[in-house]
Parts: sequence; C-alpha cells; structure tokens
Amino acid sequence: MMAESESGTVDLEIIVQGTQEGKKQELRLWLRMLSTTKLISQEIRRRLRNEFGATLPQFDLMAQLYRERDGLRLGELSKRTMVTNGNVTGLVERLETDGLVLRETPDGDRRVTVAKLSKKGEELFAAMAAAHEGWLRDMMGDVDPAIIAELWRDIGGVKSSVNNHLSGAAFD
Amino acid sequence: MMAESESGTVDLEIIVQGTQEGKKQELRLWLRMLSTTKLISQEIRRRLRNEFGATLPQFDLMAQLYRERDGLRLGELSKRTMVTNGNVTGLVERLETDGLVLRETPDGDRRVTVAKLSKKGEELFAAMAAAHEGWLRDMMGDVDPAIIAELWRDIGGVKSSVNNHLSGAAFD
DNA sequence: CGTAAACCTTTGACATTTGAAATATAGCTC
DNA sequence: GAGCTATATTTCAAATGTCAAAGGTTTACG
Repeated sequence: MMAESESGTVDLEIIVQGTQEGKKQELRLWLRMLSTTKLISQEIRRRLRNEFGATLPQFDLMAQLYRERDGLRLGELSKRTMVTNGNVTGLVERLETDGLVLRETPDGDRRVTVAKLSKKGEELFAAMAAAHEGWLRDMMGDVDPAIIAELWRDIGGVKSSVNNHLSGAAFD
Repeated sequence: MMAESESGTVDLEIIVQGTQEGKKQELRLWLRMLSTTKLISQEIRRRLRNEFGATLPQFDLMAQLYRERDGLRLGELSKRTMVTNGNVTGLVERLETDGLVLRETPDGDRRVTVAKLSKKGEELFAAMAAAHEGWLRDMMGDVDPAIIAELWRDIGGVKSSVNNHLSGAAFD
C-alpha cells in the first residue's frame, strides 16, 4: 500500500493515521467535501437572495436554459440539474409565474413540455452569472491556481470511480 | 413496476463548460465539486433508504449525537449539521416519534433542549455507520489512497479560503 | 428590584426535494 | 384499430430546507 505520489511529499499526519485508521480516509474526505460544498452553497444562496431575490435551484435551472436558447425539455432539464422530474415541474412553474421562463408544447409530440428563458429571464441570469463567477473567484481567492487545477482533475477521478460503483443503473 | 422516476445519472459539467483557459478555473472546480457531491449524496441516500429505511439528514443528525453520548443542545446540533434551527426542531421531533432520539430540558437552563440517542437509536446508527463507511470505500475504490489524502488536504485549503471570504458569518 | 438585552427554541410561511403513483401521449405489433 | 409498451410530465404525500418573527428564559445593569 502507500503508493508513491507524484508530488512525493506526504504529510506526516497522514502516515500516522494511515497505519491505524487508513481505511477511514474515504469517509474523512467525504465529510470534508460535503461540509465544504454546503458552506459554498449557503454563501451563494445568501448572495443570490440578497442581491437578486433568487434561489439557488432557480439559478441552476436558468443556467441550463441560458446555454440552450432554444429551450430544453423538462426531462432533459431534470438530468442536467440532477433534480427529479417532479421537482422540475414545480421549479419551472414558479419561474413561469415570475415571468422568467416560458413553457410550450411542440406540435410533434404533445407529451413534451419545452422550457426556455424569457427576455427578462435572460437579462436576469446574465447579471447573476457574472456575479456568481466573481463570488467563486473571491471565495477561492486564497487557493493557489495550480491547486485548483489539480483539484479539478482529481475530483474528476473521484467522480469516475463513484460512477463505476453505483448500485442503481449507471450511465456512461 | 420499477417505476422510472429517477433523475438519471448524467453528467452535468460536460454541458456547462467549454475549456476556457485560465479565467474560470474556480467556477469549473465548483461545478465539479457540486456535481460529484450530489452524485455521492444521492447514492448514499438511496442505500440508506433501501437498507435502513432512514434519510440522509436523519443519518447526519444521529452521527453528531453518536459522537456525544451525553447529548447536544439543538443549537449546537444546528451548527454541526449546518442546518437551520427550525429545521433541527422538526428533525429531532420526527426522530423522537420513531423512538431513536430523546429530548430533555436540563434543570439549569430551561431555554435549552438537549437531544440524545436512545438505545434503539444507538444500535441503528452503529449499523448504519458501518455500512456507510463501506459504501464510501467502495465508491472511491478506484482512487489512489495518496490522491485521497491529497484531496483531503487541498479541499481543506479551499474550505479555509471560503471561510475567510464569507459575507455573513460562519465558522469551520 | 425592574427592565432591557441576550440567548435558545419553536413556529409559520413558503420553496425545494424525493419517491411513487397517476396521466397522457406516442409507437409498435398483430 | 385494439392492445401493449415505452416515454414524458404531472401529481401527491411526506420530509427537508430557509428565513423571519414570536415565545420563553436567563443575564446584565442601572
């Protein structure tokens, strides 16, 4: 065990704990990922609310629609936001009430509902997105860019591993 | 049967990014952290429900109480689980109804409510915790232990940075 | 002592979330 | 076309989540 790391330097604390409770490394990492993600989410939620009167799920949903100006079917929205179908229904409903999103049913298939941003929705999202990006740069301001890139790669590895070990049906 | 109502396991970032060089590293990292965390959370939630009939928030709350056998005040529980006070009230209420948690008010300060695990709660949590740890080891099974340790450290750095740039107030 | 400030929890309104069942439509097969 | 199956969305109940305001309880101070 204890494979060689490319960076070569391993923290003493890690080695010590590795001998006694190395099997809890994954749990420890998970707890830290979870708390960090919660922390950032809450900060973003707070700022979205204070500065734009929007919620985080609404922002996430609008982000997808902003990238697909022709709109998206609700099922597709559900997959991209990792939110259940039933949830998407309600989110789009409220966004439509606020005049940010439009719904329409294409002629070809009447089962389908396509959601797209309204003019007002596009304008609001553009402003939110710019601010959002700035908040993240600010929050991660103390982290070395090289570390950020490294984290991005390595978390990608974690994600792949998880995808390969799902109990439910896995894609891709 | 097998009603299909899942949100499906589809990638969220491939859609959202376009290999910007340099400028949006933080945003890119954030999106990957978020989608990975969501993925793992959903898997854990699914297994907790299938194998133990419990929810993830309940598991999180019980985890805190398991570490403090004398119990915790609701406000302290709120901080540790990163959940609002009002939410903790309801969670503890439901857990008490299920006989997993006990509530009591200390003599010294009648403003306070202390929650602690019941015998039944301790036993259930012990079983869940063991399984939970195994799930994580399994899900991260393809990741080099050195990378796991490295991620733990570097995400700690991200967390510190975020904590230093909060608009409101929060701690580690 | 009395009152204001601080503290802890609960409550209430509302949004989000899940999981399952219900609707509705489309496509296929015979 | 009748019947079956697959697809797409909605609906429903219950739980979780936020935030703000309201309730009690201490504590501090004049």
